[in-house]
Amino acid sequence: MTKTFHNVERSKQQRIIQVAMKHFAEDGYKDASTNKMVKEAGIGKGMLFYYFKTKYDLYIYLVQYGLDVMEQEFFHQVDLSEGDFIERMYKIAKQKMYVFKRHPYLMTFLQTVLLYRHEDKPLPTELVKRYDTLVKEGMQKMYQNIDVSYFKEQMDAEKAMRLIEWSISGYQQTLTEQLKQQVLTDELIDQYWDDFYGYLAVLKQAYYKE
Amino acid sequence: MTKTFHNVERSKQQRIIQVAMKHFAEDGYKDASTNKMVKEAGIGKGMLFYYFKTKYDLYIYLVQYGLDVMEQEFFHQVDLSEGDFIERMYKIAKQKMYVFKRHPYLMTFLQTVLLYRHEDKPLPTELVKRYDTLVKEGMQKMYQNIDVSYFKEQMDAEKAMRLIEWSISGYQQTLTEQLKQQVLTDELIDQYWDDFYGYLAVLKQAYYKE
DNA sequence: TAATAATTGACCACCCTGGTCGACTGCGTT
DNA sequence: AACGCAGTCGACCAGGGTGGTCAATTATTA
Repeated sequence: MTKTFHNVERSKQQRIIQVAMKHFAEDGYKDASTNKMVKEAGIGKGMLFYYFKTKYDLYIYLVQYGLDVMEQEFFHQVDLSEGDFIERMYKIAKQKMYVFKRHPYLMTFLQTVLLYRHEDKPLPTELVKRYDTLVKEGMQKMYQNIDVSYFKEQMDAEKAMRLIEWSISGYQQTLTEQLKQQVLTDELIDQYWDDFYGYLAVLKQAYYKE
Repeated sequence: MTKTFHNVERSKQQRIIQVAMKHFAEDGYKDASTNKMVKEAGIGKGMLFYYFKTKYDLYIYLVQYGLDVMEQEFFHQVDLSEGDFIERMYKIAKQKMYVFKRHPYLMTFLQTVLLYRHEDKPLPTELVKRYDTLVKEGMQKMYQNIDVSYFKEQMDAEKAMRLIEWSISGYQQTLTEQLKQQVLTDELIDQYWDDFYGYLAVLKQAYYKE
């Protein structure tokens, strides 16, 4: 990215970032079209290559930016004092929703980055390393400081936590599928949080001591 | 599809079907390349359009074929006499694996069919209807004849079943991600079935009466 | 041997791509 | 007013990939 992009008004900056992320996330690096990006972002074709010299440079910038956001707005916010695993997952889900509202394509974009393959122009190793450590440390954090005494006696807590995690991500997946076809009012969202908490209650009933 | 395709030797037929499914599943209808298909299937370009007049006809045929297979080799095999929900899920997972071995791209292909969008050439309504009823009846079958008395007293069985389903599909997802980087020996597969059954034991411990 | 069916891949018109560049605008400085 | 210059645009380019065709060739059948 060139210095000029820094000086652009923030709203236009954000528009470009979000649109570019969306296209990379949906179509992958190769099939994402810069033409469609500029059209959707409402800027001239020339500007994209004025801000970023090449498509590749734009992509690198987005990965970097995405990691920054995830680090600051997601991973740093995990509440390590919450020993109740299910409650911690609840808080993390809320945090995820918060990030999602501000950057709807961030998560899926970062997931697709792993699929990037271009033997002649690989991602900078430094960036790959940063990505890996962020994920690894994030995972560690998820399970750090959990009070396993919540779980039933004789229960394999490791397996239990995995099963719970999968249940929650399954819920989120089916939820987002449903929500694609609806308009999101705050009311509706609260309604779904209640529904979600209902499922968490069943989880506690299942895995925790009575 | 034209009559000629019926008379082709079965192995070549299957090769073409599998390769075409693979490409449609991985790239979607529009971006799937007939050029790559014929190259990978080892046939001349002309043949594909001799068997199927157009790319669209090929696609329709594959959807039809895929639904046939799913109906006969998957949905018809569900053991409705198994009242234990978790055990039924176990059997279904085994059946799924069986189908996967014979048609590795069937499931993902059929999932992507839902994303097909081409306003000028929509899928035949009859086919869409068949797809929908198959899914709906399949879902119904999953939960049909389940003995809810297995579950803990006072537990919301509906929610519990969903949570269990999500856990299992989560397990399968992470498993297939791992398996992508390995060679599949029968030994290894048995090993994973044991591991899987370990998780099912925890599920029973969690949701069922003692 | 003649007729028919199966098979090939070079070829076509079309579309979209990432990237360039000359023209234009608006603002600050001299 | 004249100049310079950063910002902005979109027509344009060569290159590559697309679904589909078809004349030519080989294999099969009668």
